[in-house]
Amino acid sequence: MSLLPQIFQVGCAYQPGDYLFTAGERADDQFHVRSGMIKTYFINSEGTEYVTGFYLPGEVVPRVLEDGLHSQSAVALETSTVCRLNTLQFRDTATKEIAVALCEHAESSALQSLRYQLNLRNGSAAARFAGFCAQMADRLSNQGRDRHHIPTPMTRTDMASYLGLTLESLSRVISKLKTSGVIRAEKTFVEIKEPETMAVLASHLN
Amino acid sequence: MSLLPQIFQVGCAYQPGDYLFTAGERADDQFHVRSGMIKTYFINSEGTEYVTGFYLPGEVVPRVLEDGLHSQSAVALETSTVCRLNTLQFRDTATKEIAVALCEHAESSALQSLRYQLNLRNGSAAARFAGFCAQMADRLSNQGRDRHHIPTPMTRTDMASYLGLTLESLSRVISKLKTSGVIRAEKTFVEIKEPETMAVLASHLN
DNA sequence: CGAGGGTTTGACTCTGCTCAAAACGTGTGG
DNA sequence: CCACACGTTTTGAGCAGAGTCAAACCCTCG
Repeated sequence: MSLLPQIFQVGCAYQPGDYLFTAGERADDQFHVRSGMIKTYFINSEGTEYVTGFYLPGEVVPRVLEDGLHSQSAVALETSTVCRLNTLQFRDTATKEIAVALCEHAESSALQSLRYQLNLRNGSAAARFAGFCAQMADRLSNQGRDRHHIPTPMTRTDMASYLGLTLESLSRVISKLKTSGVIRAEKTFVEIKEPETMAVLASHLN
Repeated sequence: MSLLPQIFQVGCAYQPGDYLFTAGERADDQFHVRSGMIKTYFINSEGTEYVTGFYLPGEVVPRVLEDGLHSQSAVALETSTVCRLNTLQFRDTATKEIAVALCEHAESSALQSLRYQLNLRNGSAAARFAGFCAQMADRLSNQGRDRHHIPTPMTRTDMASYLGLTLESLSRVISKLKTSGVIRAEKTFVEIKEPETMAVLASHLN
C-alpha cells in the first residue's frame, strides 16, 4: 500500500468539470489523487445520475470495469492534481510485488464499499449523513488532515445522490444539526462541532 | 477469469452451518464454490447480523479485508463443495499473469457491488426484490443453469437483511407477486413466471 | 402431539418523498 | 452600481410506503 505513491509519478492538473475518464472508455489507466477532489458517478438508462464516490488526495480512484471498459465517469470537483499510470505498459515492467500490492488495494477498498452499503441499507437520513461525515473524517485524518473540517466542493444534490436521499431530506437534516449546534455547515465545508453526537447518530442504524 | 477454475483444485465438502471462514480470522485462503450456496455476513457492534451476499457454484467468495483479517464470515447454507487456495504459497509459485487475473477479478466484482448499491439506494421493496431476482437470474445463466428457477436455501430473514428490508416487508412483496401470478415461491426456490413484469419492477427505481 | 423456529397477515405509526413556493447567492447587463 | 435572472438551497404541507408491534399460522422435529 505504501508502494502506491512511488508507482504513480507524473502529475497532471484538472479544472472543475474536467474528466479523468468517462463511462464506456477503455480503462487503460489508474489514477491517484494528489490535490483537490474527484467525484465518480454513472448514469442509468433513464438518464438519472448516481454519484458513487468522492476521492481525496492520497487516494486511488477505483476502477469499476465491465469488459475492460469503465462503467462510471470521474470528474474533478475543484482544481485538482492527479497522477496517471498506464496499466498496459505497467504490466510489462511491473514486478509481481507491485501486482500483488494493487490486488491487495482492491481487496481492502472492498471494506470501504461494505461500510457504505451498510449505511445505505439501514439508517435514517441523519444516520446516513453522520456516517458520511465519519467516513470522510477517517479518510481525512488518514491523510494527516483535520478530521473535523470536511471540505464539500460537491453540490447538495451530489451529496444527496451519494447518500440515497432526496435533496430536500438532506437539507432538512443539515439544517437541524446546524441549529442544534452539532455542526457548522457552509457551502464549501462542514465543521464537526460535536463529534460524539455525530458518532451516536452514525451508529444508530434504524 | 477463465484461469480461475484451473487455479483452484482441491475440493472440500461443507454441511449447512459449516464455516469457510469467520470474521477476525487471518485471510490466508481464497474460496471457489463448486456446488451448494455460501452466504457471507458480518455482525456489527450492537450484535445485529448483516447479510452481504450469496454465492453460487462457479463463483469466488470475495475477500473483504481489514489489516489482513477477514471482516466478514462465510457459511454454507446447504451441503456445498468448495475449493480452497492458500494465497501465501500461491504468492511464491504463481506467475504474474495469475496475480493480474485475480486483480482483474477484484475489479470486475466491483461492478456487481455497484449494481447492488444502486438497488439499495433507490428502489421500493418490490424493486429490490425484483432486482435481487434479476441479479441471481443473470448469475445462474452465467453458470449454464435455468435463469427462471432461483434456489433460495437462505431464510427470509437472510434475504430481507441482504435487501435492506424488514422480514415483514419482504414477505408482503412476495405474497403480492405470488397472488398476482408473477412468481411462484416455495420455501426452497422462487420461480419467475413473468420475467417481463419482474424486469419492469427491477428497473423502476423509485 | 406439542414445542419451536420460521413465515404470513393485520393495524398503526412515522420517516422520507413529492409537489410547491420562497429565499439565497452569483454573475450579467443595463 | 443596481436590477434582474438563473441555479442552488431552504422551508412548508400533505401523502405514501416501509417500519413496528402483535397475533395467527405453518411446518419440521422431537
